[in-house]
Amino acid sequence: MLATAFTPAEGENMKIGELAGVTGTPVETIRYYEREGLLAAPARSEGNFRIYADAHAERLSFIRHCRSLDMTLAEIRELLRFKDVPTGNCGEVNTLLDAHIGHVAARIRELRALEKQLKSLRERCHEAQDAAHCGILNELSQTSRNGTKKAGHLGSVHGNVRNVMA
Amino acid sequence: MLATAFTPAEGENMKIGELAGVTGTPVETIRYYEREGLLAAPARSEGNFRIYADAHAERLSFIRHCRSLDMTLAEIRELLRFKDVPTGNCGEVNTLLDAHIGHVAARIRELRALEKQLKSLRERCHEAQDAAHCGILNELSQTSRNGTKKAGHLGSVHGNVRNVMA
DNA sequence: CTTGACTCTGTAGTGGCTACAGGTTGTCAA
DNA sequence: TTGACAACCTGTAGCCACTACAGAGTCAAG
Repeated sequence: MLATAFTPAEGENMKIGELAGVTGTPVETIRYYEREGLLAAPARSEGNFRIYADAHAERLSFIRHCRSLDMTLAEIRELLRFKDVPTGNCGEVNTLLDAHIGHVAARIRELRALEKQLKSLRERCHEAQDAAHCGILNELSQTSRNGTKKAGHLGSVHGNVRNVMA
Repeated sequence: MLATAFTPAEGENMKIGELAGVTGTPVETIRYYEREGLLAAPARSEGNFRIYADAHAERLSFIRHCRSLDMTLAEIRELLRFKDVPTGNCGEVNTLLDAHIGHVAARIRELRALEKQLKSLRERCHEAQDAAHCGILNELSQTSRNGTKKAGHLGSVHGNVRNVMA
């Protein structure tokens, strides 16, 4: 209380840019989480700016930490639910996490198989020749009936997740 | 020519459903590839149905094979360009493939690090207790400043790619 | 009083499909 | 002949987790 002008970092009354800096989250993403109901709508200043308290920073950190562990927002929503009911039993947290670890392990297995296939494909052409005789292009034209990439809800090698980095 | 009613599978004059069956590709996806310019628009029947020849099936197989290797449509577009110019040099094919192998390897490394983090997190809570004391939830609330998940254009564990399977 | 950094809302785009809605065409049996 | 039904057509919206604007408002410093 009575925090007025100072405390520029991690103070009680942050504007969105400061929260962004403190948590390493783009401003747009914070507003997105609010729209999605992951982060409660904060108080507003006279000029309609969002004013965040430490509790918001904490919750946002939780969310970002989970995201850095590649959990979906749905999974995070679930975890937040458990977090918000402290009397509840955390067995389901374990279950959720185990399931997530399973997803990651499955994706690693898939990617390893993929890597093997790609390397074997690469073996088919070692030097640059004319494309008509390129073993790689010819091999790719074969109608192979191998059912890789079943379902697993895992994600492509090339990514949607750009960078959290900061 | 003079193929009339018979040749139900892999004949010269397929309708979209048959092409879908032959290549294991959903009908909607075939139309999508056409819109995207990956697959040439085929001839049309009197009743405006798409009529495909074997060349289309071959090209679609190529595309699907590449997709099963988790290449992006942009990468596939490039490969098709090389394929369409048979006099061209395939050195760039090698380059593209090497880059793609690099992406996969990088993603595997990332996921292994992720798996390790998740397992260590899981260690924090072995039995179901009340959520307020759950080591996992508490750990996730920590503001850790580790910059996993840089960029790499790799993809989440949970996936956009549903299933190609058939 | 002006500049410029920050904030606001709302909307559109990303990739690679998928899932409709609402219509047309083709095929077969009764 | 009719009537049912599958397969086809176009067009549009939705998925996920953001990202990137446009166009307007707010605020502190010089």
